[in-house]
Amino acid sequence: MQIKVGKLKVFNSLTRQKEDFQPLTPPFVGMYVCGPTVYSNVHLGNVRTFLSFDVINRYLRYIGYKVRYVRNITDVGHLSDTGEDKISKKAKLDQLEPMEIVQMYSNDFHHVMSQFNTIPPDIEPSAIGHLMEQIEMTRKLIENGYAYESNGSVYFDVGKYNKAHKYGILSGRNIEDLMSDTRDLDGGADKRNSLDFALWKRADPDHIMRWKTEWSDGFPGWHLECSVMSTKYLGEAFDIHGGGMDLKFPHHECEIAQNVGTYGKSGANYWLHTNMLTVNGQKMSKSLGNSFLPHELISGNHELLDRGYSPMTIRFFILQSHYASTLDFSNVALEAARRGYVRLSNGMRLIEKMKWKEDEGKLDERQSEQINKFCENCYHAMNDDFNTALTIGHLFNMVKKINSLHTRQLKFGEIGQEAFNRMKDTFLGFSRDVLGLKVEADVNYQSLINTILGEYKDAKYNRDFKRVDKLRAELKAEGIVAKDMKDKIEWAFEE
RNA sequence: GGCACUGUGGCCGAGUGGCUAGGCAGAGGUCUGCAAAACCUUUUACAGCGGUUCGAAUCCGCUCAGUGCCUCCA
Repeated sequence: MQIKVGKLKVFNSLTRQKEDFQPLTPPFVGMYVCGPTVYSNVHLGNVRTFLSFDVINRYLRYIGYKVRYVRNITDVGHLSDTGEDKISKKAKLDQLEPMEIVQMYSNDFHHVMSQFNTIPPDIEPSAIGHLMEQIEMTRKLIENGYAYESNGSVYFDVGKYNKAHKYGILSGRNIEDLMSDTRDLDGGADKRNSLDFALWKRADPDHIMRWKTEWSDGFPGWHLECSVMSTKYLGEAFDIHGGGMDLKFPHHECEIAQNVGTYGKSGANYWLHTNMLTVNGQKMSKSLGNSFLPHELISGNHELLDRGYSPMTIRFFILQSHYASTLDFSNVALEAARRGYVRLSNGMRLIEKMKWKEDEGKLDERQSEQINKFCENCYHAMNDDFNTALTIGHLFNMVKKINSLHTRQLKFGEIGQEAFNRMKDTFLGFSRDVLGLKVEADVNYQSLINTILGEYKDAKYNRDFKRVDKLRAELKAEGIVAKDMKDKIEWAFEE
């Protein structure tokens, strides 16, 4: 019996429909995801997005695609509400070099993502590393008539662009409404229209990060970097562009406009957006002050949390919902996930070591068919716009079988060798390789060693030297030496 | 105001025209020196009202409740 792997469908934000996934040049897939602005620690909402795309990346590879996964680091150009560059602002505040800020929070970001067992992107370009390309694209946009210089800054002319193309296709916005709705916003004096956005900004005298161009000493606009870096590494047309829902407008909308304005192509064919994390029904965000930092959730060191949760528990919790749904954080939900994850990871631990062997069981077609169905369902679930929650449900069905085999309530013979091997491959493939879950050795070694040393001490006291020797040999095999002191037993790593 | 989205059993959370999601919690049972685990069985679900249909949690309309984006956010 052959498993049907089926066809992958993805929900495309651009068309608001589920579509068959057809890469431009199979087996290659180009995927660009908007990375973090490294002016502070990543919060859990960021983690959710990158975790979701990690699973998407993993699954595409699992079903045989050769993925080039590009995720940027924004280290310049992202403005805060005061119109200041976020990195510059933070650098001034902390009296550090902007690049120190960038390095510090990039390190934090990488550390956190590796704790959650995400695969690093294949290319992680930074905005500052692509200044020349950004300046070049700005020139091209001026050349093509979609941008204008004003007082040392360069703006994208949304009104003009909208006449030739359509601005707002991604977010479903009507530009006339937006235009008539204008009030004077920051920098409004330089812009022809409030919807116009900066490609290049003239820097104030006290602005630290600045570069020389024909327009002014300044810095690039935020939206530009993604257009530049995605097309540089994936081409003018590529497959997937991802990011958080809150980037849809204006960030991704502007990106499309820049790409069309420069190359006549909109960039990605499929736009995927992850939904927000909420706390008590409200969006988790830095500005609302209701966000946890990953290390706070892991340690439990936060007023809203009853206890800490391991990175894999958090990963599991996040994957139990679909990436396009909001997910609410609460102690009870986390606790339920913690227990559920223990169950799943016990299943992983068991089947990793389990081998099929002949026993008294007689082949039961219904059993093997059921198992085949579970395996097939994992593909169906992931093929349906990466439905990790449903996939996990199917994995739990397999956990039941694994546990039954383990306790001998189900015989190997009943399911047959073929179904067993398929279940083992599929279960581990999906839990470990696709969902990126792993068994966490959450064992306190110190207390384990103390327990053994207690046994050692008792055996010595009872003059059971055979047992003493055995325990000492076993510890030694693990690189630990027991040391008999006058008044106590100690241990050390073997030199 | 404009544009989207959501409302599922005690809780979380999939499903989107007929076929058991799953997890957590609860109840009963099997197993067991005790305990735990495991396995089996199980509990009032689809916000409300109307419509389409042989049949709707699933499609359509209205109402109610909530959320996001429209200004920086993953």
